[in-house]
Amino acid sequence: MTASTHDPLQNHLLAALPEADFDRFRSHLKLVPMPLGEALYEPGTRLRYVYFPTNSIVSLLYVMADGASAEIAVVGNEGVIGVSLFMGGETTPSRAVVQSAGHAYRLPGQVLKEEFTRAGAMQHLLLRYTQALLTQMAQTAVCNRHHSLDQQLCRWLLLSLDRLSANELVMTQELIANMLGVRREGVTEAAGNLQKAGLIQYSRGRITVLDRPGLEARTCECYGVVKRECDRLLPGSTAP
Amino acid sequence: MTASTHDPLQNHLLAALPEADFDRFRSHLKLVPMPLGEALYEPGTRLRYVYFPTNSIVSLLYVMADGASAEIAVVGNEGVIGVSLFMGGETTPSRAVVQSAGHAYRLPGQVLKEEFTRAGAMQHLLLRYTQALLTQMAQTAVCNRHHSLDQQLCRWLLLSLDRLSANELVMTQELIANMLGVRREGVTEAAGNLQKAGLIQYSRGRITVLDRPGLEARTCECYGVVKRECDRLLPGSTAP
DNA sequence: CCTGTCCTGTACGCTACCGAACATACCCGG
DNA sequence: CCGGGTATGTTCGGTAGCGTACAGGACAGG
Repeated sequence: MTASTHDPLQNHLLAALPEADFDRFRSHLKLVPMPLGEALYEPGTRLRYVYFPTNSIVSLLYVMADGASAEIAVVGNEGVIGVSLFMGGETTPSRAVVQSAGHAYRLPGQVLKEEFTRAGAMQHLLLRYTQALLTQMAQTAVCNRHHSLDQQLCRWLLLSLDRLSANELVMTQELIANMLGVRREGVTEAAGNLQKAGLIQYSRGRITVLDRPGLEARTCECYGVVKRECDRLLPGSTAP
Repeated sequence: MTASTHDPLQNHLLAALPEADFDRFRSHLKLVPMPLGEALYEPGTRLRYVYFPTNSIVSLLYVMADGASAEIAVVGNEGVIGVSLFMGGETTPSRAVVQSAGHAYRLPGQVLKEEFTRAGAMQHLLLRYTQALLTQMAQTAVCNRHHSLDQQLCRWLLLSLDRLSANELVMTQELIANMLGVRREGVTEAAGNLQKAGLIQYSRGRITVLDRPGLEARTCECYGVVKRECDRLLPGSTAP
């Protein structure tokens, strides 16, 4: 846990790049802190940078007119925030919010686009990552439709933990409720169930996972689908 | 309505291509019928062709282990089926099923990939379309979470109608229920509500829209978000 | 030590949707 | 005209999650 040393290669996408490709833009990479709750972009705004998280997690979520919200996907060190930049749309209707504080390396959008248009390893990686993102969104839709809050909470915890390589999350129930698009009380109850079952331990914004296999057994198939697609499509699996 | 004449340019993506680009592969395009219920691909299978619908509609849906299903996105003449081919993953965990019979032009995957790697207009269009697909999936997730069945049915009808440029759908309630991932009885009730309100007329697998503005007023914001993104990202708006 | 604030737990009535069973209505072919 | 299949409508009890309200516990600052 010597977490104070930072390296762009902690991001799996960057780590998977051949050195020659990476060297072309490494000087443009800048380490930035990712404080909890910071919005990396708002709906409809043009992106200036893309972000490669190392030890932070970012939620893509949609906020409705009445203020209610729902998470669409979660991005950690396996991916990048700002897909719409190289996809050509420049903006999206969603928000990107830091869900777990940490750091990321950011790159000016223009530099990324130039690298993308070389049609080399970077393009290849980014497109594969985008497909993994597609799968994650699709599975979120399915899960929202069919599965119980208990199961969804398990899925959400597992996805987040995979992206932190840790067994602890700093995360209030209120925040989780916002992400999942449910009431805070619902999360209290679901988390209570998991705690009673001895799978997690909760204490004032600090969740510790006690029994990961137990969580995996309790979650719905959605987690597995997303996980397998990530492992298949992306280099450097998100978990050991 | 002289619908018996077919032309690849009825697909908006193909129509938006500069002639020079289109000519390179037009000889590989083949008109194929799209019968109701046909599966264009199954989860995990390698795609041999991509499909450019003209007057048909295809649903991307995920089928769970217990047989329950949920629609993830819908594709018509504004897009293409087989995104994972050029994104690099080759397969997806979802299914593609013809939801409204008609025709499509299919293209061998290899030909599409070659055209894609030229990094010309085709690549540009396909990537923008994929971003529109991302938005649609994201919004499906949001809608599944927050909105009533009535609203979701409105959204679904409008999205389908936009892709047919018609005011009539051949579609049983049972099928709609499968797409939306709800009970058939739920659709009966929701459709009954819309009929009582004078917005649609239902008769044995045939839905006629009587009051489109009324539907738009009744649906949730999700429809508008998807529609606007499609219009913004893609050439040849999906509706007049 | 006291107090205010933030986080978590509990309770209660309500609604939308589920699951299952059953009742009609329409269409087609014999 | 009759029968069978298919599509639609109705009913009823059950339940997950909502909205609202409130209570207790932890931590921080004075």
